[in-house]
Amino acid sequence: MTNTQAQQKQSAGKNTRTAITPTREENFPEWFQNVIKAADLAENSPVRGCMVIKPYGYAIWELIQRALDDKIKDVDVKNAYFPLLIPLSFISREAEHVDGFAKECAVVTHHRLEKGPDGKLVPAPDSELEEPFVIRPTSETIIGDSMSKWIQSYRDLPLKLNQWCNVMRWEMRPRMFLRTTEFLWQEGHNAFATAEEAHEDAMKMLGVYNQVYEEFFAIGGIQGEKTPDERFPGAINTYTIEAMMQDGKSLQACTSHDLGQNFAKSCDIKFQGEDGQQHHAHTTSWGFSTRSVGGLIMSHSDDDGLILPPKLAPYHVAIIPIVKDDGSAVFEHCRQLAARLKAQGIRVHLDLSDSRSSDKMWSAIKLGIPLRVEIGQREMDEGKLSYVRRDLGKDSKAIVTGDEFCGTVQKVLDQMQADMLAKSTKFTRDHIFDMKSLAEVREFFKADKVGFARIDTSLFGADYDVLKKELSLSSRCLPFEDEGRKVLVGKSY
RNA sequence: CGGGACGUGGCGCAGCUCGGUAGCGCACUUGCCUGGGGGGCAAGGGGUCGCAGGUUCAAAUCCUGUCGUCCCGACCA
Repeated sequence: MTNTQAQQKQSAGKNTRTAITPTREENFPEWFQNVIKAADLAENSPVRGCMVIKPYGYAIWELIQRALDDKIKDVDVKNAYFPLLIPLSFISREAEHVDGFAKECAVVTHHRLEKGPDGKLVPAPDSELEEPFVIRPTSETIIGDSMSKWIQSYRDLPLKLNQWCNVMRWEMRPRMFLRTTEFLWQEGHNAFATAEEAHEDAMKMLGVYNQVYEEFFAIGGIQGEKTPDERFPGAINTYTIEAMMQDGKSLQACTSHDLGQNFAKSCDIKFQGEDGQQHHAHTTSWGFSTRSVGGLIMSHSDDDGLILPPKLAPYHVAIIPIVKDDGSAVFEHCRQLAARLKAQGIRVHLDLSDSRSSDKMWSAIKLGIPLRVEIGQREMDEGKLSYVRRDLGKDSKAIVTGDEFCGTVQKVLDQMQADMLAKSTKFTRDHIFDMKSLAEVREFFKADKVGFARIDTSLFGADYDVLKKELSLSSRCLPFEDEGRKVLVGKSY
């Protein structure tokens, strides 16, 4: 927070005070940082560009992993694990790949430390590695190496592998979740006998990602193909989901690449076909990272902090006893309610701490817990409780019986999940503007308007490149729905 | 990597121009009153001012260097 709470009170007044300052309107990037802090998701670490993902933030990631991992396994991909370190020579195998990655890799050059002249530990000169290793920025090359050994015959195909791991990319400008030096992700690597199968697979995996975004993240992004200048180095095609954040900027939410035979050739992934001849395989790779958590935050949260879609919420319901003096009876009542909800598969956060009730409420709000239940003595006596939906705020407060709540809670959560997706999708669609000329695009972004411009791909050319540079825009994607005739242009993270 | 801003108790900041050994709000502790969208009163605990040098009788304040953070840009498989 930039202001003290006292100042906030003065300037904002009690009724309009927000839990997060600045607001989205005032300063979106800073708001984003403060939502993360207020929800206790992550914090900076002593290592530049790296973050500590705190338990609550990691719990969200675990829910994401579970959802995505299930879907990946549903399409017959198997999980495996490959080394963190990749021989330098592997990275240089694929020419375009080298250009794309080499510069921003962390390199391991020694294998032992010793005390230097001043007593500090230094890499021992005689422990220098003959061939340095890079810390994986992505694993096409080392997985390709294994594939080349595992694949002999067309009967070994398709070979579909996935790994959950960390990678490092020495980015210039790190930002929490969105672009950290080290990040967590899954990377899938599939190999096929034919170009058609590989192409279909790249599309299929993008579809899997889209399902996860819609069903779990409640984010309705735009699926499409990357323009050649935005492609993964070494890919013949890159597919993406571009998600629009509340400030109108785009987040490349995941990618799925059709690598053609480029990596198969450089990694020597060959098989003997039914025709008895040797052929190079056709491969794909597809990745989904902790960046998605940044997208989750920027899509849904408001000026009071995080708002989580129920399916990715570590807690579905926060139960807050409202007590004075001896609250033991209400506490016990709340415990029973919590147990009952848990038995129904609801994830419950029961706040029996001795904080003041108003603090408990704000805490639940900032954590983005979808439903907040409040129970006081009076309600307990009447067998009732009140609850509020986080996305709708205090005006949505409803008072129902405990039985009714338990009977409908799943429906309420499902409704909230659906409403959030509808809202996200509508926001995105409402902020895509068809434009006929580059002049129109220039005017739009010069006026700091929010959203994407959708223009005809016939406008591509030198003028388009100048415009992009001038206003720091980029081609986000060629939406599938426009069948390659249109491109979305916008600012991005 | 270029431009800008910033690093002072857990958090947010003031003090620095005119050097004299640290202050405020929140949080925290204790007590009492309160208790359904951030309550009140009172008494307390906690920091040597990012780090390293330099100038000086004296440095949070001046100088040099360095590390880190944030924003904008470049970059971003």
